[in-house]
Amino acid sequence: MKAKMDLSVDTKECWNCPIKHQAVCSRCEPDELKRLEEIKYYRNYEAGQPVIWAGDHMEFVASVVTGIASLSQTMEDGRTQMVGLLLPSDFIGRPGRDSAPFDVVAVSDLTICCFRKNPFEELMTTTPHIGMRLLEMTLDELDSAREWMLVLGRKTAREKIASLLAIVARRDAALKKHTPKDGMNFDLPLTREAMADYLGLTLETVSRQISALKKAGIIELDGKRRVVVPSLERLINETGDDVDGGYIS
Amino acid sequence: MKAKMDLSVDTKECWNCPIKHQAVCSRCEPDELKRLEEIKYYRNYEAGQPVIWAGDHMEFVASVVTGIASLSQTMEDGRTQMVGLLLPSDFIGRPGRDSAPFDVVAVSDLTICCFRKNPFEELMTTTPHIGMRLLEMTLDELDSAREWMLVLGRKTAREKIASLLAIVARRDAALKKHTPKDGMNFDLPLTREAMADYLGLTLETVSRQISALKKAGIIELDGKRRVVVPSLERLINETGDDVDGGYIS
DNA sequence: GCGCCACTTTGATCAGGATCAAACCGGATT
DNA sequence: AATCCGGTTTGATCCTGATCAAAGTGGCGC
Repeated sequence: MKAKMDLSVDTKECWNCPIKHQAVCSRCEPDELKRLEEIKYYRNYEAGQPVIWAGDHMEFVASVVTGIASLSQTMEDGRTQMVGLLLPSDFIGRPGRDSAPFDVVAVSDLTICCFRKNPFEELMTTTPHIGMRLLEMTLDELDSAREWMLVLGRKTAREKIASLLAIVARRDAALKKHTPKDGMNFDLPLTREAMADYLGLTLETVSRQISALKKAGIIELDGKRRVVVPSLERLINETGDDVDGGYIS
Repeated sequence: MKAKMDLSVDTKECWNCPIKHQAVCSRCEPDELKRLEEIKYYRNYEAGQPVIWAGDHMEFVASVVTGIASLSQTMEDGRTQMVGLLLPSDFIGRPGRDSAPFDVVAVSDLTICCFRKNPFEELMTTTPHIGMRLLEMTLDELDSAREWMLVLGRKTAREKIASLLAIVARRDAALKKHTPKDGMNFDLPLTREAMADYLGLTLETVSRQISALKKAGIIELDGKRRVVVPSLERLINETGDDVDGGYIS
């Protein structure tokens, strides 16, 4: 059993919640928040634990508070495809449907803020702010799912790896509230197998391509999980994407 | 110039619109519909014509009324990936963002019902029914985008083709309001190249796999575009998916 | 009919990534 | 220190789907 910090004290109250500006609840007025607060509770999972299996009945919807979860699909013969990476503030579940369409698994240690499903759905009909924010988030998710389809359908193994690194780099920078820049470094919180499942590759290919990027000087590894990006532009070049796009100047 | 039916007469009024029970407007009360009717107008495109290019400013959002459109993404070197197939009642565009993230192209002759963007956005804040229906539709789209990620990431060429055929078969049956059954037949409204772009394959591989499925007796072709499915179960078996799932008994 | 053109099929060869297999590494347990 | 174990790297070989190339099909205008 690993020793680990108990985050619950810090996050039990909405007013100092780390995701209060991004989550479904971010548009709520104080009185709306109070009603949400009444139907919420926290859950913690250790890395590797399942949160929900596809087909399960769901009695809650939730926001990721800290940690990372994966959304994935498995075929009978064991082939699996990750279809989403849930980072802090991302939403789990969907109002209006009570069985989960995909498996949700804690990739790292994970804390989620759950809302009982029925009261949440009621609240959605009475307070428009929640629904609007959820719509906004869902549209964003849809866009990024579609962008990911290009990665899965058309990119080479090397481009796939570079794309994953670029995405994690960007989201990491966003979380720390600064723009991604040369020399930046971040934790890659996924095993080779998880990366393979996300990218539609085998873990051997992932390993080889990471070695290749390292040999080419595109990335440096500090231990097994920490990644340093000496030149962001060179990384982006490897993704096959337009170099110009994506920056807010 | 092809001779073709003028559908505009039949579809210009909401009360006999073919998609009135499925589109964004399907939850609207009569007075809400009236306000929508004031800001709407129709557009027609011939097969092959672009509707929007990625990055374009969009002055409208819209519903597909008749025909099919594709949503796709192209890399500089020409590799393209279709990221969505827009069928009647599907929604184009997104409120709250004014440049299009993907190319939209008419695959067949196409009629869309456009709403001017600003008034539509205003309407959304005042009439919850539109937003709620859009949220519902967007969540559905997100689920199917994620299901498609499994196809792109993990399925073999043959499974991909079978999956596409199964999806079109199901959506065709749904449109005609009966359940898919053995011996059913439908039009495959896509060229080999469009199928390739949807499936992340080359057109040659698509052609070969379709020939293979034909040779195996899984499908029969009537002309170039009409597909007959003698045994639905055998088709589903080829998709690699669970055989049980998806049926409403 | 004839030729044109877009689309499709089929063939031959190639290569990127999968598969099978073995060794390696580092941290935890005894 | 020795062992174990999950995760990772590296190697050898195979195979699926890509690529390059050519021929086939059918609709349409002339």
